[in-house]
Amino acid sequence: MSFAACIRPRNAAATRGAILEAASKRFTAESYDQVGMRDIARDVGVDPALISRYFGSKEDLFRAVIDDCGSGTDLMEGDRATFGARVAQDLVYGPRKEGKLAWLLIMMRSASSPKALEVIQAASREGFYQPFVEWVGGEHPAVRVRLAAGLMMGLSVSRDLAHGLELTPAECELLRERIATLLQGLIDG
Amino acid sequence: MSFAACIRPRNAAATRGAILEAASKRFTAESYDQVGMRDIARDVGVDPALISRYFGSKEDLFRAVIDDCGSGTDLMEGDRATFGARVAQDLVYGPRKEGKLAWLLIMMRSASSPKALEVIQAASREGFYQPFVEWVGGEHPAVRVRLAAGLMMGLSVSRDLAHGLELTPAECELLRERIATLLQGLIDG
DNA sequence: GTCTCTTGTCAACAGCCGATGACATGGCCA
DNA sequence: TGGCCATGTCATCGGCTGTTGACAAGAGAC
Repeated sequence: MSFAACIRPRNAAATRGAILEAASKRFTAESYDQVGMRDIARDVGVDPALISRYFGSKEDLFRAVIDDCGSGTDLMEGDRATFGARVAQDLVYGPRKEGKLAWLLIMMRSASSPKALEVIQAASREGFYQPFVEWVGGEHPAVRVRLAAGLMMGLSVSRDLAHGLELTPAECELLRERIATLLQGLIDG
Repeated sequence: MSFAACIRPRNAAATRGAILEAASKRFTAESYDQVGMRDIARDVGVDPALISRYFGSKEDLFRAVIDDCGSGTDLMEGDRATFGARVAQDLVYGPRKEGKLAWLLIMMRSASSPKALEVIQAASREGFYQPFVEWVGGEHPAVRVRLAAGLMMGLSVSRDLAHGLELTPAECELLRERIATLLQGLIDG
């Protein structure tokens, strides 16, 4: 987050990076509409006008964030046999705002904003669905990917909505296991 | 939608109802932030100020819509044995903006807006999760409900995001079947 | 030292939003 | 018919947003 207080050396590339990082965090935590240029600028400790200068419009900044912050293919790194377990762990216990699911979170959060949706549709198609479908393979991979993606995204919102109806530790563990089983089953066929 | 052109007789209850209906449609189609008082007013053919007069603030209007538009328990009406099949049908082929899933849609769409989230969390807790958990019953119903709710919501967004990567009719059918099986399995235990 | 280009700030604009209070108008009742 | 309250409209406010162009300040070249 690099506090606003600390004076930063004059370095275009570094500030640009800092802006990108701050924007990324904001966009994973809040929706496109909720995030304001002034918010991001305050996080970085910089004037809002500078963001416009570097990235153009807000929509361009959003696009840059999506292009930059890894990609949906992060999920497919690692042992294929433990895919379900890994993702389930993140979905139940993982930090909401970082990790492998961050990319998916950004997609979801801002899917309700028309301007962001265009960017998101293109990015999710090329950077997630298509490679995921290839990676999954087998019979009717498109269907299984839709199910898996739906499950992952839905459990994220569901977790937000169910705030106040927390599960017991034992139930969390059970939830983790069932998610793992479901996802792994979908991946395997 | 009752066109703006048609003059409406002066009837407080009717106009209030029309506003509620128009607001409901807007909120199922767009997020809390996206929907403007002026949009709703234009739909009804009425001055924006009237909405404020009748419902107070925008947040109050949103609350009224949620209270009014049926409830999440609509899903549980009908034969329990066909729950999965019914919901799957709606999720794959159903109209996005009405039907039993409308309530769930409103929840999701606006979950990203802080003001709306408070309303939603309370409503979803009392009007959906708790009755759903009771209705499901069996072992660890809370866990199974979380999974089912997550799946239903996720498949909705997933459908939006995957725009441009449409499934073939055969794949749609397969998707419907698998959703039905998954959901029914979660309900039954 | 001074000149100059880059990096960053400041003030302001136009546009939208939700909300408010004063005003017009239609319909009911006497 | 006349009066009056409920119903609906209008103009406007304050606040927020993204974006722009003019200006200040630091850093390196000569």
